[in-house]
Amino acid sequence: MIDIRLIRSNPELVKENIRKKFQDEKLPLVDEVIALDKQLRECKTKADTLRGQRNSLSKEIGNLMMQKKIEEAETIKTQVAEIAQQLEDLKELELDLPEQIRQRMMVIPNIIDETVPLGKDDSENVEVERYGEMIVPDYEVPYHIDIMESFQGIDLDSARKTSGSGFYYLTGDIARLHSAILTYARDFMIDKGFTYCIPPFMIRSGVVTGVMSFAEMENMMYKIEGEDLYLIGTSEHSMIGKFIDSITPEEDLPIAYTSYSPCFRKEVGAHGIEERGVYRVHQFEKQEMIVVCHPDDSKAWFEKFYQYTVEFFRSLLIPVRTLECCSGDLADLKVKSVDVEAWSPRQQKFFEVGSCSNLGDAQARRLAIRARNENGTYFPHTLNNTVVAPPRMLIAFLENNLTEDGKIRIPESLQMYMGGKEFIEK
RNA sequence: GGAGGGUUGGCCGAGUGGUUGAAGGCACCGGUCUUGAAAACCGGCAUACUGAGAGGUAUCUAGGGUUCGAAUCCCUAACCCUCCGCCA
Repeated sequence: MIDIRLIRSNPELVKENIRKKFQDEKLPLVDEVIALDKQLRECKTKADTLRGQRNSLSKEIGNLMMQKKIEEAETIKTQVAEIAQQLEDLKELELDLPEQIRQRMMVIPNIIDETVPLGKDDSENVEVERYGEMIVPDYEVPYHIDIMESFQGIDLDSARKTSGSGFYYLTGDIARLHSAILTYARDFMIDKGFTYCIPPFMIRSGVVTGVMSFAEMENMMYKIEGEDLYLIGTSEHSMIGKFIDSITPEEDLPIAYTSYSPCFRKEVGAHGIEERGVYRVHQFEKQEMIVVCHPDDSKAWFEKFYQYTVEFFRSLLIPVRTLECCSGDLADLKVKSVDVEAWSPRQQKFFEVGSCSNLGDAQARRLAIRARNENGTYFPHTLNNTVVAPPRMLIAFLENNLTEDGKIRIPESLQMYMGGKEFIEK
């Protein structure tokens, strides 16, 4: 959510930003907000004045009562009753207008960074850089499920029986590999200076509606029946929720966490669970990084963030590229976003394994996450990025580390988490 | 799950219907004093909206209600504590 003062002072800039994102249908919202905001302030001034009158008259009644001037007090009471009536009339407007404004503010997109490439949709995202050698073996690389099954590492049939599609049993060395990758990712991030955190895996509806839009909530979140609780779709939900409506002393910034959690997603919508395997699933585990930092530092954090993911994947011998999200494909809350994509030798193309986002102060403003220095409070910047989500990254891992004779190579960095093994063999 | 007690500013804590946005203390900041420091003394010290400003409004966990007026009374919820029950 952007600062309403920006809309008041520079509506053209906000409109230009909307055009850059090819959301021209939202242009009228800007003028609507300006009009509603003006109306609200007039309404508030009026109501505040009335309340001021009521407060001072009430005090007068108190004084008169103490002096036993009952009759005079009664006269003033009738005046207050009139004011109360007028306030009652204003009350509806006072509640309705902020809601009207908020609804519009929520969908007016954040001002994107000037470096974001212009483009309509994901087809116009821009490759930034490739890392590692994109090897295409001269033998056929099997589908990841087939690789896993050849090691008795996955059981989708049983999972369908117990839980439906989009779930999986991982077993044996493949399951161990999955957990080893997470544990390695945790230590990797701790070595980078991040604080490790295990957050709640369920959050209240108040937090859910804070951290995501209604549409996202419908399409992603699983609700616990009979409780005001939802399963998190990513640890970002609980990690950012941690800071809602709080004020952090500036000297405590930056706050850099690496969090682990299982993630639960309904995946209702465009794609659904249509691919066989573990590419898109209802339940997965993820190591995440988030930071709350001073506004001056967010650009530097952003670069560091996705570089950490690149470094992590490279240490597992997986070729990756970074892909910058173009203006039209950028979610409304984001200032800038880069996806990390891993190389698939089987498909001979890259696929998404992580997403790095700088939200500027929009998320902080929306959730009243504030920082304080000697000059007062301000909204810090928030960023989040995937370190690794093993089920999906296993696809890249297995395809890139499969040897011609059907073994799985364990890169040196991971060996200590796999009991010192250099290979997984059948 | 049952019974009771609680939730006040950065922290502790007073306050049970009327100049209380909130005593007092601690912490913090500025000043006096001092060679320097400590002590002592003086002053400042919540958040947000609004107004050119003086100021005004809102906020004592949250949301409703009673009242001319609520931190204070009533209802609901969340959380914390104690006891009982249950359970990894």
